[in-house]
Amino acid sequence: MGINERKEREKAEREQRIIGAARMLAEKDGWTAVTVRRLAQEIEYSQPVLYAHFENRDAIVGAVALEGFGELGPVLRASVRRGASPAEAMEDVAMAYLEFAFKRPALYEAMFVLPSGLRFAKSDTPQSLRDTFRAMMAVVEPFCANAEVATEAFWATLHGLAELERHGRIRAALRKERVTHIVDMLARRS
Amino acid sequence: MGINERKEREKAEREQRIIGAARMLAEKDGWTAVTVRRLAQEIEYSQPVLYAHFENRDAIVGAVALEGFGELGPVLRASVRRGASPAEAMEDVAMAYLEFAFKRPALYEAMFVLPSGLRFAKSDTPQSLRDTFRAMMAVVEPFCANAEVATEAFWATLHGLAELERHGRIRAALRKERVTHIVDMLARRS
DNA sequence: TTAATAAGTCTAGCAGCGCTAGATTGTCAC
DNA sequence: GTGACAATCTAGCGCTGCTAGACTTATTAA
Repeated sequence: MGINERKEREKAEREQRIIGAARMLAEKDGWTAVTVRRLAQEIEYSQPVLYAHFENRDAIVGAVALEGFGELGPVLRASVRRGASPAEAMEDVAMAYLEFAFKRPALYEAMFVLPSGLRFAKSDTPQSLRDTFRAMMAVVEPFCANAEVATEAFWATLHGLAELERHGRIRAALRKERVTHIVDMLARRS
Repeated sequence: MGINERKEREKAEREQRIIGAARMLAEKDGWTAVTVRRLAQEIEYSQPVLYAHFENRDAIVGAVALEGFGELGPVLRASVRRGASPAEAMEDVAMAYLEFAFKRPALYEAMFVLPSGLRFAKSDTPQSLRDTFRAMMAVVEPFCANAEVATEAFWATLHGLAELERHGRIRAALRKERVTHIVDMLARRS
């Protein structure tokens, strides 16, 4: 009975269209512009249909966030130049992380700032987020005994840099200098 | 003519009551619970009165944020133990910053996360925020050549730790360990 | 003292939001 | 064809930020 399969396929496609529309609208006009009404209009269905796919608006944000996690890990891994020293690798990852945050601010916001209904540091943490964490850990490990704690701290630093710069609290022009400073601090042998 | 002065005094008092109500409501039920209607009810005036004090809701958030900046600087300065070494001083400030963020999450959110209409790193940066920045710079300076960049990075790290922990992205139980790790990194002589 | 003006405040309402109950339409097995 | 079920829509609730225009009170001028 291929009919049900077709229906499921169509449903999955529609769900993807919702997520795509949310992401597009968010990047274009910010997350406040992403309303259920507008998404419904975008996919050419009535409003209640969206609630057959997602429990509420937050769940839509969460779905976009999940997409983001799927992209960030590979971006970080690919950012390390061939033959880079451990310190250079760390700098590459740091800069790639920040570039990701600023090239896709709405995506980044969904992943790390907005309520998205996603759970972390628990057993149900998405695999893609684990991968992202591991990508960061890989460049921290060579310099730190307790790699998990050090990675959490490294990640926090990057997130803080992204957020403070995004809100205009620190000067965007000095991004590279700050990263260099941080890598200098972390990567020098004690 | 003391009448106008009395009126100005009353207006200032009412403004303070609005800010106080906003802060109280935010700490109790989160910022989404802080609606103009509820604030109006709280100060026992009708809704439009609030718009004689603040341009819009964001401006109210901004006023609360400004209060927060007035408190954070002194908190950081007071946190350094007597006779603390430079490294210990840095750790004191870091822990005090995080405790501030977690004891007054709504206040912290107003200061650093929510749109508040405040401008930073510009000529019109509030004096209290400058003071806060200087309090952080004071403990970073002993270890870094370029104190401004280093302080921005230090601040970003603290902010990132606060935010990731607040959102459950990193384990709250390891807060102290992360801070110790960071101070170890920054405070060792190169 | 009274009339005109100004300041202060309120009522009522707009357009938009997230979300949902209940009606309606379309699709299928029999 | 018909009844059952799923898919979808219309219409609406209670909330939001914000504001126009009415009204009431205070201040000034004649």
